[in-house]
Amino acid sequence: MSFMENKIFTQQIKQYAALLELKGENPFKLRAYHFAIEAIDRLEVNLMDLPLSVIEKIGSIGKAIALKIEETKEKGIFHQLKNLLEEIPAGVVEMLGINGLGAKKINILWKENKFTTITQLLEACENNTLAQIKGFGEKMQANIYQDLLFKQANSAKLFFSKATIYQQMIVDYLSQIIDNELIITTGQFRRKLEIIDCLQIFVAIDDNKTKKNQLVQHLDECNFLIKNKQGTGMFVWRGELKENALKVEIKMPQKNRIGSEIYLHSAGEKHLTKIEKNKTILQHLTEQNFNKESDVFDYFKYPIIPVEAREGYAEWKWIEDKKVPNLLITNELKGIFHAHSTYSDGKNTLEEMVLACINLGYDYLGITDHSQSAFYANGLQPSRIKIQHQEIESLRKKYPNFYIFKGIEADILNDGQLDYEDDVLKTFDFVIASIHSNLKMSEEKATERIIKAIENPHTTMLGHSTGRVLLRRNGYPLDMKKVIEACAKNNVIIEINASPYRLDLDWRWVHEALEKGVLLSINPDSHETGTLSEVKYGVNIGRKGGLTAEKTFNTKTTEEIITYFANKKRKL
DNA sequence: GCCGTTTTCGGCCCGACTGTTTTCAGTCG
Repeated sequence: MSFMENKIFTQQIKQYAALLELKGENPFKLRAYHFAIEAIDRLEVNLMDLPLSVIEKIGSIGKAIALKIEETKEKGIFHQLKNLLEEIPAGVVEMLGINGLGAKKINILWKENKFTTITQLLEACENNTLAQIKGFGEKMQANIYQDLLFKQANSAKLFFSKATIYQQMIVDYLSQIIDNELIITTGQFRRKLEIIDCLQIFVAIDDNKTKKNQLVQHLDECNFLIKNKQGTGMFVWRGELKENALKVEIKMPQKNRIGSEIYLHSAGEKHLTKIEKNKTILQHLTEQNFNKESDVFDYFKYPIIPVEAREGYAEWKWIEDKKVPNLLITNELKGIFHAHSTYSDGKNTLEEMVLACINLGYDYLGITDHSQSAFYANGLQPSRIKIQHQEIESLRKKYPNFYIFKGIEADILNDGQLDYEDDVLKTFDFVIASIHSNLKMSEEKATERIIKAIENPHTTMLGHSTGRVLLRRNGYPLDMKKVIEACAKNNVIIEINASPYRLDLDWRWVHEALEKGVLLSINPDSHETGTLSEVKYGVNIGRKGGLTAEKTFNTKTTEEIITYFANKKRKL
């Protein structure tokens, strides 16, 4: 685990590297800074406690960076960074985050065309002047505009994992004056959606006016919230987080209909628009007052549906059967597939990853480093695969109660082929096929490409199917129905990539995959030991689509998995 | 800027795509 306190140094070095990039500094120098950041991230000690003489001996950190760290300790910032921050406008630095814009292009905008803010860039796209600038064109303008709009639309949204921190902060703050049991988080957060744009919390304080006033005053005075005066009323306090403008709603409904309100704010639109007795659920609950959520289930004669699954996908069948299956829980996972080590772009060694899995109580790890065409990630050449396999075999002996599966995350090339010959692919116990390059494809081409990979007899699992990165880029368009059908037909497991930044397969397709009989695997795609526990976010996604332990590949025992892989290989 | 030397300077990952340009630079994964 890295030390949180070291973040101040890595943040500054990262910022400095970005500024140097804009200055056109030697790319190898920039890489040196990034290696230093990775080295600091790996440290298990606080840099504050180390003297200069020790810091400069750390691998990837030399005299120059060690001195910058020392100066930061003393003055809070090193002078080279301070100078550049005065020279380069913040808006220009921000442009580095825009897809399609690199240092060279940004310099044309800044130096030759006096662009210093994102707003100016947006306006230039809107009035078609960006395309007139030498080095830019119609297509580039369109791409930049699209990316700017995408970022604007996502600016006040958070990943579920990040929203958790703020949800807890608000609940803690409310509990200073309200009994904990009366505070109920609802909305997107309670449904465990992948992206949160509003944190909604109910406070069940009856109709006690004094208490309400006290609560409103408490919220008004909160130092991490900003009140929205227009939005705030009798039954709701509205505002946003100071830090990132995420919307916050604190609801104080009438006691006699708090059950109706909680239900209404704990289900997706598709669920609420379902017709029951000639009216939508939404209409029923708007008219009927229930003071307990469970009364709503009684009224509709529904079994209790777990909140995550109130989305209008999997639950209707359960209602019909009057029985809800036991949805998957994190404790039922017996092992991990899809993790990287220092053989490719992971931060921890293979043995460290193994030990971390053992410590978390898992029985096996399916290690999957990157394949050879992932140059940027130090992908494995066949010769290095052999070395890794030897290490796996010796680790199997060293840890006899744990099992390591030999896997690979093989790149799906442009034409749908995997990037090794068959005689290399057959040396793995299993193969995850993923797309990492050439992400701009038509739906037709992307679907064809991915189905060809699914049909490859070596493919065991499909990795992050759409390639999306939440809040950063959409995935390539896919005919997911066809993809799921191809997986069913070819006995290919679909991964739910549990990284909170991906969560791909999207939960809206989980139910469909289960219907078609496809197995799903909750995979952390870990690049370090610290993110193995992110499988819990993948479990949330599975539950939203009705996933049970039975349909989850990595709830199987080691022996069952060995048999499964052996059977798959028999068909080669 | 770091590293590792055949020790103080040369190498550090690279291939493909994209969109501009008019033969290739810039960006990305």
